[in-house]
Amino acid sequence: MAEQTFTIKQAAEQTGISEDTIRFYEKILLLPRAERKENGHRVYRIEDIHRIKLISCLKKTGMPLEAMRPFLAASADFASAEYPELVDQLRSHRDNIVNQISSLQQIVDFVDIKLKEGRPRQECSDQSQSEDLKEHNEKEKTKPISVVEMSYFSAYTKMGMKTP
Amino acid sequence: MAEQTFTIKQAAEQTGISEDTIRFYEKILLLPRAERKENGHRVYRIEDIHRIKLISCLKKTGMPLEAMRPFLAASADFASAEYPELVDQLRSHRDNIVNQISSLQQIVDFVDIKLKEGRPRQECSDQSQSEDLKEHNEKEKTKPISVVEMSYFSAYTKMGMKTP
DNA sequence: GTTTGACTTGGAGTCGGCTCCAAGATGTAT
DNA sequence: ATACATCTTGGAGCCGACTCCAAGTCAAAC
Repeated sequence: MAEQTFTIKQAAEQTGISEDTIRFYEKILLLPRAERKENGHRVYRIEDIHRIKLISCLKKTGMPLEAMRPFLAASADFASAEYPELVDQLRSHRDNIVNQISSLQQIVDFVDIKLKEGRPRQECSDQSQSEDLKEHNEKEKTKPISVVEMSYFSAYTKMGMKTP
Repeated sequence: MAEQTFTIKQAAEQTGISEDTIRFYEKILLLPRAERKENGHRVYRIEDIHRIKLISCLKKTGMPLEAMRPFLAASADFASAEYPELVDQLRSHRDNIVNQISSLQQIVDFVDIKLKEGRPRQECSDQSQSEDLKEHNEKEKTKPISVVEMSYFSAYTKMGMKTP
């Protein structure tokens, strides 16, 4: 059987990314130029769908489109992942994400506490107030989040109410 | 001893949010109007710093400023967290974040795999391809990310190389 | 007393990421 | 053939979140 292909509409449906946005991604070269049929209509294959889903997934993590290029390169062209620069970028993105996860986890804890009306178990782990270790890294703007920032827990839950 | 206060510059330094941005947050009422000294200069207290840090923290999780209002309400005015609508909002944000975390965790796994040149252990848990359960919820735009989307793992690692 | 520095204000400009539109080509149904 | 749907293109417009600017105030330093 022939390889399954999709219209842009189907691609949009499958990925949850709008047709307009898919075209936009192509325009900015986040997606390779899609093949066209004789009439000029775009044709997508399953790999293209996967690529769009990858973008969607990264997008949901808050990654800016430009930052996705190395990831997409790594997926599309595995060999390129061996170029050290790319590996470094991946690594630092990884670090960012790990930090993001811990921020998110704290927000979840925070919300849970608010929802349950309980108190925080503690103050949340400290990690030194080295906000300004001044090796300002050009490529990465998202500073690691210092867990100390969550001290509003105590700040507010203390003045809260009904501590049982 | 008198309560410690801070200038906007100090607030900016402590929170990592620029002076301009702090003023901007005040302008859009994400922050309450700061008290002024006789000369009109803003004065911040430790609670204000905490609030700004909360915003910073939420921001790092990719939350839009508007979405933060309920969180800030919940921290600032604990009692208001008992209004059901607010609780619902908190709950759905919580859900979003949990989804985000799982997306992020997958990206981390993905990167780790790419970095280690290993294979994925599997396909990542399925969770049904119900992409379009059409109860499109007005308040929440970020669909839960379907882990299936990560199938590009196999798509690409298969065509990869040196499977040992 | 004028220069310096830290601030104030309102408003304009920028940037990323879409989102919408008009004009036009093609395909299929009646 | 005429309508309707589905696509194409380039470009304009929009929104969120800043970021920058000019003009002005005030206080202390020289």
